[in-house]
Amino acid sequence: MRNGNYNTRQRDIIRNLIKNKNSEFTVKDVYEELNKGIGLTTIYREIDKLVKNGFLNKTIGKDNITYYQYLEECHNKNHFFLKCDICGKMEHVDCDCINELFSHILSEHKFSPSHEHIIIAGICKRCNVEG
Amino acid sequence: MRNGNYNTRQRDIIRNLIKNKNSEFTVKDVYEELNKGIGLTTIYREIDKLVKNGFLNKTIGKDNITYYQYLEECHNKNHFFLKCDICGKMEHVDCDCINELFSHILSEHKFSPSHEHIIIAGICKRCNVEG
DNA sequence: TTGATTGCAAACAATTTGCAATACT
DNA sequence: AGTATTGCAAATTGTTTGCAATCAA
Repeated sequence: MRNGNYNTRQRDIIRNLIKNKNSEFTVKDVYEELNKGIGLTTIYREIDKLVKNGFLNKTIGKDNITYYQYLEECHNKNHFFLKCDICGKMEHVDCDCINELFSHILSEHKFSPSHEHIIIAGICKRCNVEG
Repeated sequence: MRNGNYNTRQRDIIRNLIKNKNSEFTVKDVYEELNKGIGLTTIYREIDKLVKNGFLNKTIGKDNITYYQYLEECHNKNHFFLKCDICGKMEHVDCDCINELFSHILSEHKFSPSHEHIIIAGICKRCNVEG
């Protein structure tokens, strides 16, 4: 993750926390995991930046709660995520199957799919067995 | 679209309006398009139901505005949407290419993708030419 | 020293809730 | 008649803004 302009203590702490998350979280989660040691406003501002720079995906649930998900940097064209609806975790996948679909959509449906942060939802191996 | 419990004037009006939308909208949009003739609370409640029943997709922008998108009922397994990032419109597609990808993901990656309301973002034919 | 960042308190905006009136079946 | 829905006003919650103090380069 590249930094903004200045390297501050707060920014480092927030980014480190977020970088290690492998499932969805809220602003409040971050605030509380830091024991309210960093101002809420600062967290909002930092998360906003990360969303704008594409490091975080922002979604809203039916419960009207805003969730964020960390997306590692990944420049491969054939990269995508598999997000489990049950445990919330995301798997990274590098596989040409996504490119095949996208080329098909481009040539047959004349639509140019965006390659950034493709997230496919469903149920992961583990949850499928356990559930 | 199936109804809730009672068939009221307000419910009909709201559902009819939404059913004819082919791009994203906000609660406010609906309220204003109805010339504030129906209470905001009622609109919130009705939209909530539609989200819960899967008729509407709810998203949140980087601008922190909540948008809704109408999703027609569609029971084909090979159905998906192409959503244009520029004009906001959604195209319906029925094509087996999505099934091929999903079978591949299931067999090769042991992940069971959800078939409901698959939305692929990108740029549509028209915007690609004009832009 | 210059410009960015922080965090409090206050402002703001979106959404939800209580409740009495009304409409539906 | 009995239950669901409506919509206002009020409450609540999440998010943003102004600003003075602090920090990074």
